[in-house]
Amino acid sequence: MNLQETLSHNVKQAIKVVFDAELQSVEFQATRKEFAGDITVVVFPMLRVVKGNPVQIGEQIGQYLVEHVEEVKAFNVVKGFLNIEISDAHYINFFNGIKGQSQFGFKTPSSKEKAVMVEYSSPNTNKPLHLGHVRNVILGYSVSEILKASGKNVYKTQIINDRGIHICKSMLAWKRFGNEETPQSSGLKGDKLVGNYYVKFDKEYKVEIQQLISEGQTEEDAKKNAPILLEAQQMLLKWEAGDEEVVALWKMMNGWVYEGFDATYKSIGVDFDKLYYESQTYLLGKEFVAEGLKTGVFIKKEDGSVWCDLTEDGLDEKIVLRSDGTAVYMTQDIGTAIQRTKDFPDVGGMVYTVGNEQEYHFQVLFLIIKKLGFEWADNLYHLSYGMVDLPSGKMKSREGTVVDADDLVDEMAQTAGEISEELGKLDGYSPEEKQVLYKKIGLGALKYFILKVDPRKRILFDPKESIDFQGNTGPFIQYTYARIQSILRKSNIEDTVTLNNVDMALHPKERELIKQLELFPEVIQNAADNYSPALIANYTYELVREFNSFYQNVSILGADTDAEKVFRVQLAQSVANTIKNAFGLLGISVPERM
RNA sequence: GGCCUCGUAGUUCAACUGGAUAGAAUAUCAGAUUUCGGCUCUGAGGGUUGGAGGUUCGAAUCCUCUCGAGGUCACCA
Repeated sequence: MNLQETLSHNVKQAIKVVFDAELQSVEFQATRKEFAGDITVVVFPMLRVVKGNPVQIGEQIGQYLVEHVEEVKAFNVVKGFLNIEISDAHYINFFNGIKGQSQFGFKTPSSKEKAVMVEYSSPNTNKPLHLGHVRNVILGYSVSEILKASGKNVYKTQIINDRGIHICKSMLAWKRFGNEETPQSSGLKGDKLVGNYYVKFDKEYKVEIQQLISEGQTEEDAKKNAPILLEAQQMLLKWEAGDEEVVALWKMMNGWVYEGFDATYKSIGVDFDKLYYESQTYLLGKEFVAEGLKTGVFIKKEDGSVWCDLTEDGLDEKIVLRSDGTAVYMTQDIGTAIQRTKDFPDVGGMVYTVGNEQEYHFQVLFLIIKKLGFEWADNLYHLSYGMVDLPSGKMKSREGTVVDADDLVDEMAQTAGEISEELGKLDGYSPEEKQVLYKKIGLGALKYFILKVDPRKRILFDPKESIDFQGNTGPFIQYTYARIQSILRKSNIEDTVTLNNVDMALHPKERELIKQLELFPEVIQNAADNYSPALIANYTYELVREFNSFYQNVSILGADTDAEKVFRVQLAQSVANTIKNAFGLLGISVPERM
């Protein structure tokens, strides 16, 4: 039983013994700095069960706790708040218990519990990844790690949108203008190369539209009749018919893109356990649409299109199959979801990390899956995040304001390098080691910047001003970690040494630090329940602030006694380890020096 | 227009899901090192939580209205 559970149990006991009443739950919060105490029980909610003056009730509970709970040293009541002081012995015991644990706060995944599949990143294969994907990927990866740490088995996955008119556009432009250019011949990254042809298509398309308009067509007609567009549509039909030449081209160009994506994912530091391709799941979706037609979940209209009527659920009618029988996005999403539960029978739920412009889509998708009779439909969650805006507004590919993912990571590393050259302690590092480090810091800055904000909120990203390295930032936390490592290198103390130190009096800063450590398991759980890396980020920042304050006030290596010195070194070690673990949950690595 | 988010110091974000005098960072100003990494620490100023009502012991949080920003309502993805 941890401290809070012990207290909760005893507060309930107190209510039972003193007032002969049953209390369902006890509300705790951290005691505010201006009052004495470590943890606070809020008395007000108890008034529903126990009639009386909140101050008196608080006093009586406090008295009971002091008498019955070893860890409770003293208490005071301010208005309806019972502030409890905890003994140093408790904190020392607690710390002795965790200091050797490399994974303190993490639960090991239980095989009894159903696994979760987390989808993040759902790129189209016609252009490179950009800033928006970066938020998606960083967020999804972190949530996966947090869910794992909270005791769930997790499969990380990706859905690759590898078919459709957009790919055909790139393919056609390459055929027309490409002169057999390949990533090898040009030295371009595959996804960049394919993206260039998508842009070329759009340029040519515009030229043709102008041409048709000058020949007397309306703009609307011209957009429909441009020869290059018609040809792309032909190509799509050929693809669906399995035309060998088109399929071969499609495979080749998609292959280039995957190589490019892999490089970007690797650079950002994320990975996947399983990949899904829409070209392989849309057929299963169609099967289940046919199935749903039989069972009456869907209805067929006169023109042959198939719909799901959701008006009784307060939504609209939604199309699941076109009149020509081809699949829409919804069709393949149904297929993909079902395919996943077939491939991984232990999966009991899924998390979709997708931007908030698709909230309605997922609302409908989950409802349809439920109507199809899958009980896991209740465990589907759309992890919806806000858009990333630039100072100029939305990113628009046509206006060339898209921030490329690779460029962004490079720029962050470069900025980190410039700052480190000035301030770093990197004597003896080779140029290669320095590059690795700069990347670590640059990525840390970027990931932290994105993750510390509640996913739902939109982010304003200013590439020019880049990202701060001071204050509540990734590098600030990395710096604190590196500084602790420096102390540990000098200390020569084994972290396994145990002391009989239970009678020791704690310095207030030591207390605060241990208190902060004690919160970590609860924070992980909370972050998992809320799918919120921001809670981990904010916790880590608080921990680091406490440490820096401790560091400033208390000498670690210059402690008065050996026992104190060992204790403080071990405390610093635990803090460093927790920083490392917490940052691991955010997908950020920490440096030994910087 | 219907539905869904969001609105908090100049700026970027918090607020333990209804709890105490709304906290940090940044910027500004004033301080701290015979000490283990000063990318540090301590302090000051800065707020009618967009606005108006309501619910109750208690509201940034819940309800109603209103203003503002964004999203979504395709045989697109």
